[in-house]
Amino acid sequence: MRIGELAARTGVSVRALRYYEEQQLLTSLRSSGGQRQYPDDAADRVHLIQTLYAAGLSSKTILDLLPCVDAKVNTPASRALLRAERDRIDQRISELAAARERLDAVITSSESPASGCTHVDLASA
Amino acid sequence: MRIGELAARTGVSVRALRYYEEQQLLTSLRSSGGQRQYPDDAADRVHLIQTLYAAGLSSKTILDLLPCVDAKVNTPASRALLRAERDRIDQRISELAAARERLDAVITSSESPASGCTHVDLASA
DNA sequence: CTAAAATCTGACGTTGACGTGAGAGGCAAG
DNA sequence: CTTGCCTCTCACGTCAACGTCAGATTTTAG
Repeated sequence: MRIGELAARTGVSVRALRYYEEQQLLTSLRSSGGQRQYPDDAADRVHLIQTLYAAGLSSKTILDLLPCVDAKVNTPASRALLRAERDRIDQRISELAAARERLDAVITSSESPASGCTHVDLASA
Repeated sequence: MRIGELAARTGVSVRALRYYEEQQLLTSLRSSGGQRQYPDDAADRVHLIQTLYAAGLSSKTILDLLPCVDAKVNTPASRALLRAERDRIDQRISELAAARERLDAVITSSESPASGCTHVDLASA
């Protein structure tokens, strides 16, 4: 498949796909005319990349992790890398949970009828 | 207290504090010479701001939320805003959890002795 | 074969939360 | 008064993950 179809299948932009290749996260064969050709499973790889990006990992980090995920490399160092990133994600989740709790507390108190309804607009109701 | 001490207490840079003020997330009184003066509870506010930033919220969003958190405003619209942001955080946590699961699966399989240890270096051990 | 659509390679633009000087002024100590 | 540290206000620099525009080429449809 060509880049447009891969983009359509994965929901990421053509520009992003080229960027991934530039970052060496994704490879492609070229047609005689120089156009990128992807195998079907490229979509899976793109989804994986997206997942890792969504986890807040950088291109560099993903580049380091991909060989491990591909199981092409399995050394103590690579396992340590994987654990480190997993732990980083855990930490991030904790941060988010903390903020969520904070907001939730505010919400709960603001919705409680006993709360200090300083500025509630119930006038015309 | 002055800006340097607030920075030291909260662990954020002086530059960041000025930036917060520029974004109207933080206010200060001024000495006769033009230097910022903060009350003691400014540290709490900075921590709150940090928490919300850590949750991935933008300055603009935080600016919108702060009056709600301060309980100065409590309208249906403000409560909707709070809930929207909380839900956004929940969604983010889900994304992170997905990535975490992905990595964890890779880790588990790579640590299992039955795994395809394509390239394990146990040579000189 | 031709027009339209897709793709190519640069290369500059964008956004947010600050970093990093530059140059000038404020402030407690000796 | 002056030394030295803190603070002030511009204002440009940064970094990442793309967006976007330009001009040229390739591929597809008819």
